[in-house]
Amino acid sequence: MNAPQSPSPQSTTELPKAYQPAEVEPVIRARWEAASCFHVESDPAAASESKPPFAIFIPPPNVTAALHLGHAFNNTLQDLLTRYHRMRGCETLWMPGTDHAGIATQAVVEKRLQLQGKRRTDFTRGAFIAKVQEWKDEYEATILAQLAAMGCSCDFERTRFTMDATCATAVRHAFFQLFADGLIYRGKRLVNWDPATETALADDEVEMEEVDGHFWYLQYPLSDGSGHVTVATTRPETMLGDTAVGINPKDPRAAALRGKSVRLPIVGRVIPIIEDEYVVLPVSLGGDASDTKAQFATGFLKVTPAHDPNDWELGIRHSLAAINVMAPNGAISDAHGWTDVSEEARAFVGLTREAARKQIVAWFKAHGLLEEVKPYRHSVGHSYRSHVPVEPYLSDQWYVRVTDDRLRGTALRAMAKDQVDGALAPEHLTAQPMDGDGGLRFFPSRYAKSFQVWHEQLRDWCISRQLWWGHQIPVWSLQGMGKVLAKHLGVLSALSGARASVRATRIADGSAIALSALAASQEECTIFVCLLEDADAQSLESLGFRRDPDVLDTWFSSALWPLSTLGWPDASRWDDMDGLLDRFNPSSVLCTAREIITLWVSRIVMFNRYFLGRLPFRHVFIHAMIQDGHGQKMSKSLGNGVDPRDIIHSHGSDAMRFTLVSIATDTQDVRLPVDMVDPHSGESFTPKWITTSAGYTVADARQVSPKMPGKHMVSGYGAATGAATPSVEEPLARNTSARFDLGRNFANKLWNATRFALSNIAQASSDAETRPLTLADRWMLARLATSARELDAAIGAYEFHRVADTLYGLIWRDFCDWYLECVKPTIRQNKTQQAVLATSLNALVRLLHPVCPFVTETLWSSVEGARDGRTVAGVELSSAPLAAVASWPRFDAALMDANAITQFARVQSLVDAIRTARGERQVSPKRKIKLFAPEGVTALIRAGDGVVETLAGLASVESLPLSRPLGAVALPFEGSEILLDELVDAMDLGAERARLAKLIAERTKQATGMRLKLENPAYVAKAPPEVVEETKAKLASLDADIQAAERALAALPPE
RNA sequence: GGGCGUUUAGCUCAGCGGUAGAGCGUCGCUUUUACACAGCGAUGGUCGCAGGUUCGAUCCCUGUAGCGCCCA
Repeated sequence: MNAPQSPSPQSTTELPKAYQPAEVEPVIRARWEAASCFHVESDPAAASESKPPFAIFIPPPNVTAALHLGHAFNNTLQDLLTRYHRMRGCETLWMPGTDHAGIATQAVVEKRLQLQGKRRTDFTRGAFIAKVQEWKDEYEATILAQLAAMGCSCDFERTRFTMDATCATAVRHAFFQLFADGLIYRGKRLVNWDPATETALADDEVEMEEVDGHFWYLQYPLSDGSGHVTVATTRPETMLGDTAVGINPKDPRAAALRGKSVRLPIVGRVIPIIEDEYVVLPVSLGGDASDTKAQFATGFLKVTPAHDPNDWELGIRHSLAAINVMAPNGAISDAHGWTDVSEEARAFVGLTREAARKQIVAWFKAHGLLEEVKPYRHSVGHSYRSHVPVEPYLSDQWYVRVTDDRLRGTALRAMAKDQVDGALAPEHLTAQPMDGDGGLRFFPSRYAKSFQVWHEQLRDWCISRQLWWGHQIPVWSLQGMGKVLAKHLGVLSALSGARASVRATRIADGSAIALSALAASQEECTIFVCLLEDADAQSLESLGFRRDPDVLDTWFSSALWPLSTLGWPDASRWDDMDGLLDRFNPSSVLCTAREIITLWVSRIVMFNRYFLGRLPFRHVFIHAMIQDGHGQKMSKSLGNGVDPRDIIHSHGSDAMRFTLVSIATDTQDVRLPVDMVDPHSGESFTPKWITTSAGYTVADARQVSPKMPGKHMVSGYGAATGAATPSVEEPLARNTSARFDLGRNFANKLWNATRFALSNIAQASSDAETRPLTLADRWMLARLATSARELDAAIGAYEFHRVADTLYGLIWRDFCDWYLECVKPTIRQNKTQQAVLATSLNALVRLLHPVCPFVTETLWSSVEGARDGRTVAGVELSSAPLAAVASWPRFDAALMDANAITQFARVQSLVDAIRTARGERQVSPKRKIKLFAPEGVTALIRAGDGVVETLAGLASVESLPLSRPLGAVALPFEGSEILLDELVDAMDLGAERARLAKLIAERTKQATGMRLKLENPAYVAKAPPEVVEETKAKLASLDADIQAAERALAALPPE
C-alpha cells in the first residue's frame, strides 16, 4: 500500500446539502485505486504479521452478457464480507474474474453471425475464435466496469479469465493428471444431444418442459405371420432403429410369444421379442392404475437402444445391437451406423426428425398398421441454449469418472457431520481420511441436502463439447490395426511419462488393450495420447495422430477456479503469485445461488480435494435469487434483467447495495418490482405489461412516454427479443425501482446527520466544559456497542438483512431521531458530549462502510478530522487514511450499560406519550406545554438531563398539584397519571371523554386476557415462573392505567 | 413422481411458542437553519385453510389448497 495520506480536515461548508452519489463515486474509486488497498502482496513476508487470511473467489460471471441485479446482489454480499474482514484486520483477498461460458458465448456470437447470413463453418476455427474473443473482450470489460461501479473491493490486479494462460495451464495439468490416473475415459454413450448446435449437453444443461404430444399405437407383424403386437410410442420416427420388442415376463401373453420375433415395418428387419421387468404392464393386465404410462401402455415396448436411454440399458442387458438412424443434425441418416436400409426405408433418409415423424405415422396409417392415436402431455428435455428438444444420441465422448470414491467420496466426506442427512453409504467412505473431512458447511443449512443428494445420485460427467470456444481437449489419437500402431510405441516412449500419457482401446467395443499386447493384435484399435505440452504435438502429428477437435465443458475450468487463479500447479511460472495458494486456499466462503450447487460447488470441492487434498472453501453461502415484480427469474432472453448501472444512475451505488443487503433474507427468492425511466422526461413510471405466448409478463417492446405522449422508447424485452430497436428517437429505457429509495434516503440521512454533527463540533463554544456523561450519551454508546455485537453475529451467520436492519435502527432511529435531537441544546457547551458525538459518528461510519463504502469514504476525512483529540474511554478507533482500511470499532463490554438502555427506553415512552397527545390534537411544535407528574416521573425527567423537555416540547415540569388545573389533559403513564397543561386553548370535552373511554376499553380488554390467564390454574402451575410474574406485572400496570384514566374521566367537568 | 421453499398490513418483506413488526403507500400536522431523499402523529392484519400437540400456536406436528424453484 502507498504511504498513508493524512486526512485533510474539510470544513463542513464543503459538504453539499444532499448526498450526490454520481459526483462522488468516481472520485472515491480513484482514491482506492491510487492507494492500491485491495491488493494483496504475493511476498510471503507480507503475511508475516500473523494476520488471519480471508479469501473469497468470485463466482466468475459469464462473458455472455452484462451483469444484472442478481449479480449485483451476489457481489454486494461478497464485498460486504470482504470489507468487513479487511476492517477486522484479516489479510483479505477477493479474487475477481470471468468465465468463458463455452456454449452460451459461442451461441451468442453465432446468432450475431446468422444475422449477417453467415455460419461458424464459413470461418476457420482460429478466425471464429478470434470473433468470440472480441465479444469476450467487450463483455469482460463491461463486467469489470460494473463490478468497479458497484464498489467491489476485488484485487483487480489479479483479475483472471478461465481461458487465460494461467487458467489454461491449470486446466491442462488437471486433465493430464486425471487422464493418467484413469479418471478420464472415452465412452460410447447416449448423450443429451442438441441437434441445433450439434453438441452434447450435460444433464444439467437440459431443461424439462411440458409438451403436448401423442401416443401412437403401431402394429408390428410377427415374423411367422401368426399375428401382430402393438407398441405404444411417443417417438415413432425412431422405429427405424428398433432392435427388439419388449414384454414384461409377468404379462400373461409372454409365454406364447417366447422365442418369437417381429418383422419391423418399413425396414424389414427381423427383431426378437425379449422379456424384461422394465416393460410397463398396462392397467388392464395388472399395471399400476396411478401410473400414467400404465394407462397408455399396451404391454409391448419398442426397443431402440441408440435413441433412448432406457432402451440403451435394455440393450446392454439383452445384448441388442444399437442402430443409430440419425445424423448429428437430427435428420434421418444412413451414414452413422444404419446399414440395413431397405428400399422402402430409403424414402425417409434425409428427412428432419419432425418430418420423419409425420411421414412414418402416415406410412403406418396408409398400411393399416396405425391402430390408434391418443393425446399425451409429457415432459421433454430441451436444450437450455437452443431450446430445441434434446435428442438422446449415441456418440463418443470423454467422461470424468466422478463416481469414483476419489472424487464423489471426497466431496461427500467434506460435508460437516451435522449437516449430513442420515449416514453416508459405505462405498463413499473407502478412501483414507483426508484433511478437511467434515469441514464444509452450508448456510442456510438446508442446502447441504441438495449437495448430498446430488452426489449420491451422481453419474459420470460428460466433459466433451462439440464446440470451438473453450479449452480444446489435449488428446491426440490414431486408429489402425494393433500391430501397425505398435510401431509407433517407440516414439511415444521417448516422451517421458511426465509429459505424455498413452492408452489404447479396441474399436469394436471400446475395451482397453494393454500397450504390450498391441504388437500381437490383429484388431482395429485406437491409441490415445494425452500431452501435457503442445510442444510435443508435432512429433505425434507427423505420425498421423490428430488432436481431438472437441473442447471441455466450461465447468471443467470453473471447477479449478480456486486453484487456477492462484497459479496452481506451479505459481513460480507467473508473476506475483508465490505463496498465494498456501495462504488463500482453502478460502473462507463461496457466495453463490442455489442453481450452482450441483454445477459448480460440487465440482470445485471434488477437484480441489483431488488435486490439492484440501477444501476449496469452508463455507458455502447460498443467497436468494432475485426475481422481477411478477415472480419471474431475471433472464437475458426475456430482457427483464436490470443493469445495476441503471440503479446506480437513478439511486447511487450505496443505495443499491444497502437495499440489496436489506432484502437478503434466507428465503429462496426475492421479488423486486421494476419500473422504467422515461428517457425523454427522466421520470420513472410503471411500464405497460404484456403477456408473451409462453406466458411471461414483460414490459411491452415499445412504450409511450407518460409525460410526452408523442414520444416512445424501447424496453429491455424489446431490445432482447429484437421486437424493437433502440434509436436516437426511441432510446432504450433504463430501469429503476422504488425499492432502492430506501437505500438512497438512508445514505442521504447519514450525509445530513454528519453535516449537522460536524458543524456543531466545529462551532463549539470557546467556554465549553467537560461534564459527566448524560443519560443520552451513555445510551448512545451502549447502543453502538450492542449494535456492533449484533453486526458481528449477523455477518458471522450470513444473515445479511439483520445487518441492514441493525444499521438502519442504529443510524436513523437511534442516532438521528434520538441522540442528535437530545444533544441539540447542549452540544456546543459540553466538551464531553462533543467527544461522544465525534466518537459515535466515527464508529457509525466504520460500521456502515462494508455496506455503503462510497458515502462513508466520502465523509471519512471530515469525520476522522472531527474526532481529533476527542475520544471516549472504552471505544477503540485506530486512525486510518481511508475508511476502506480503517479498523472495525471495538467497544469495551462496560459500555453496554443496561441501566442506561432501560432508563432511556422509559424516557422514550414518556416522550412518545406526550407527542401522541400533541399529535392527536394537532398542537404546533412551537407551542410549549406544562407537565405535572408524580415524583417517579419527575425523577426520570431529571435523570434525562433535559431530554424530555426538549423532545416533548415542555416549558416546565412540576409535581402534581393538589387540584387538577382546568383544561389539563390527563394521560396514564407507567400506571400513574400525568397532566399536560396549556396543551390546547379550549378542551373538546366530548373528544376527551371519547379518548379516555377508548383507552379504558382497550386496556380493559388486554387486562381481561391477562386475568383469565392468571385464573387458569394450569397456566400458573405449568408456565415458567418468570412468564407468570411478567403477566402479573403487566396486569398491575394495566389496572393502574385504567384507574388513572377513570380518575381523569371523572375529573372532567360536566358538559 | 421426488425434494426444497413460500402463503403475515394496499405493496415488498421481518418475526417463528407468551394474543403481531419494518420500509414503502395512505391520511393528518410541520417548510422549526442536518435532512421534504425530512420530522411528528395516525390509519391499517381473525398471520392461506382444517385438525392436532401445549397452560398457551403466526410460530411445533399432521392434513389440505394456492404459488415458486430444483431434480426425475
